Amino acid sequence: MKLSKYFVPTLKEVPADATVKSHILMLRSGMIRMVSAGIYSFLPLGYKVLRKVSQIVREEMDAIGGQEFHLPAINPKEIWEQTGRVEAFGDILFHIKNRDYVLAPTHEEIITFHAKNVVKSYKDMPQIWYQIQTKFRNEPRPRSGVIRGRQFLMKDAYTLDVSYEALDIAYSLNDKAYRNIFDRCGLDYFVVGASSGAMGGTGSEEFMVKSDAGEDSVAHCGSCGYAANAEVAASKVDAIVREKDGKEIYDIHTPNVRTIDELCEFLKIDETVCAKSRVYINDGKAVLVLMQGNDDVNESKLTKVLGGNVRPGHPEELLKITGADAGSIGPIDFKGRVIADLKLNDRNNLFSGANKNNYHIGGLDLKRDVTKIEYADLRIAQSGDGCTKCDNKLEVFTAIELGHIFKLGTKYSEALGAMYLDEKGEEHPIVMGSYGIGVERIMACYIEQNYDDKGLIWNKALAPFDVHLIALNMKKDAIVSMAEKLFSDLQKEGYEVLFDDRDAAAGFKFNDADLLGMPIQIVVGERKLKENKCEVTVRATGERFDVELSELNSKLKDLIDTLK
RNA sequence: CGGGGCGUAGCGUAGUCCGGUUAGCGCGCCUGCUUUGGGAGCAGGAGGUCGCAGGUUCGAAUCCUGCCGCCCCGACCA
Repeated sequence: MKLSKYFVPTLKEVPADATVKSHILMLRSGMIRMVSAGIYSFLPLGYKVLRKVSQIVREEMDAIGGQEFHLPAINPKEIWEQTGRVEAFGDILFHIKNRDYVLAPTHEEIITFHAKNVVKSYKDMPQIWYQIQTKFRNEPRPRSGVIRGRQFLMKDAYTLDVSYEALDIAYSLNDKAYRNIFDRCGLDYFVVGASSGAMGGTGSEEFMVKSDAGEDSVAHCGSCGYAANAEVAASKVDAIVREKDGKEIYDIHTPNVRTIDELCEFLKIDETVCAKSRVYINDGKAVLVLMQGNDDVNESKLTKVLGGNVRPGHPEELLKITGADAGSIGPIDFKGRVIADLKLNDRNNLFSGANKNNYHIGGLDLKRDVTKIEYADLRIAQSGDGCTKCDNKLEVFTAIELGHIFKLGTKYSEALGAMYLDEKGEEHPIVMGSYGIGVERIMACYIEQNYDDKGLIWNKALAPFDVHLIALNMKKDAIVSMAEKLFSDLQKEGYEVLFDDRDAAAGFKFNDADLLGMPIQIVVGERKLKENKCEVTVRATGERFDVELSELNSKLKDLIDTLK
């Protein structure tokens, strides 16, 4: 492809609306343009990458016996009502105004609809059906460029099986395919064993990429690979033992001290000797939760411990229940359950609220002063906490969810009546699995992990072109004809070549080449051409070689073989 | 949906507080000449409903009201 004729509108300046790296670079490299919030056009160069990603996905899905479908994006609303998902999706589901259709945000319904009509016997299974298509979700807040859009390309696969045992096999096939896909794309990812979500299943895993642009907070152990959503992650913390000399409780006047930070500042103490109080309402009853210092309450852990409905108390409730506002609440004389995080287990000489505004207490001994106290692991895991599976430390960071696989079970087959007959002629619902990958997210995540201050750095698998050929001076016939020759020769060798044949200054072309980030750059300039040489640069490492034109082919082969 | 920010030429922006020339600058674009190994130089040129609508005023990019759009934080995320 000749760059002079290729629509690649690169930008020198960073568009004001983009803040995350992948978004900035996709815009600057002329791969995408925004049309509306969360809605992007892929321009030729960007679409080329997207097709490369899709093809890898397609090959790996085919390799496990997947069959590709092309399904409608507009679905009858009725079928979505039958599974209760019009209500479940709520505002996220796009509705068509002038007919009873919805824009499909996923395709369980349609797949089940087809299965119902044709998969009637145990002999018809297993099946792995997939599609790579645009999905629509009315996201309340699209963000981070292509990472959370209202319209996005998704690979969705669905498996149909006769039993949960068979589903396990299908699930592990898809798991393997996912690992192959992300490996081939060159992504540094990890797998989170997620809680069986609200989708109602028996198992699920999320494939994640560490990124500041991510929306999920994940605790990960680099040593044993344990990974979990920080909301549910288990972690070990070093126990703090009681101090030998226990003090008696004493009141401290603390005017206008509301936060732990302010308390520590006011009393010149460390937050580890503070017991922070949070009041929750559990099925109508007040529960006081004590955390050390500024540890945050993990509400899903708390819910698990308490059972029933759990919500934070409103400010008015707090005052009524404790006699104080948030910031001065404490465990002494609290009427209701008191449950403390394990980090506070049997501690003494703690500081806490006095249940009296503008007062705190010191010398608190949980063992002595709060007799009915209970203990549980309630804190949100933090970087540096110990891994519960091995002896190393957990790291907590944000991550992007690239893919999600889960065992659906029979929720949809039962709702839509997709039944089959077994060997004995008995009828059962089809057992399903569902497996999604955000295709643009693969692209964005790759970029998040592979760029430098000059621009993109593509690997072989995803690069839109293998080679970026630069003719330095298009006014010199010798350069032009040699570059043209290389352009044609390299393509005959099977390389995809982007030829910068524009009549532009050298620096301009170099910078565009670095921005676009093809793995190999070949420069044809007057200086080297005199010696029958050209210059070959490896984008990723910046290594530069002068290569005899006659040896270009073999050198290029060797070089490309060594690249990722 | 709550909080914050922004909206001026294709892109990046100044001007807005304190109303008053022809709305300025950089990049990009067009023409010509020069230039061609790290985002070229000179000369000339095109391009603006100052987000939209209303209001105040002799006069509005600037003040007021309403709306729309975009970004960020939060909530949300089968």
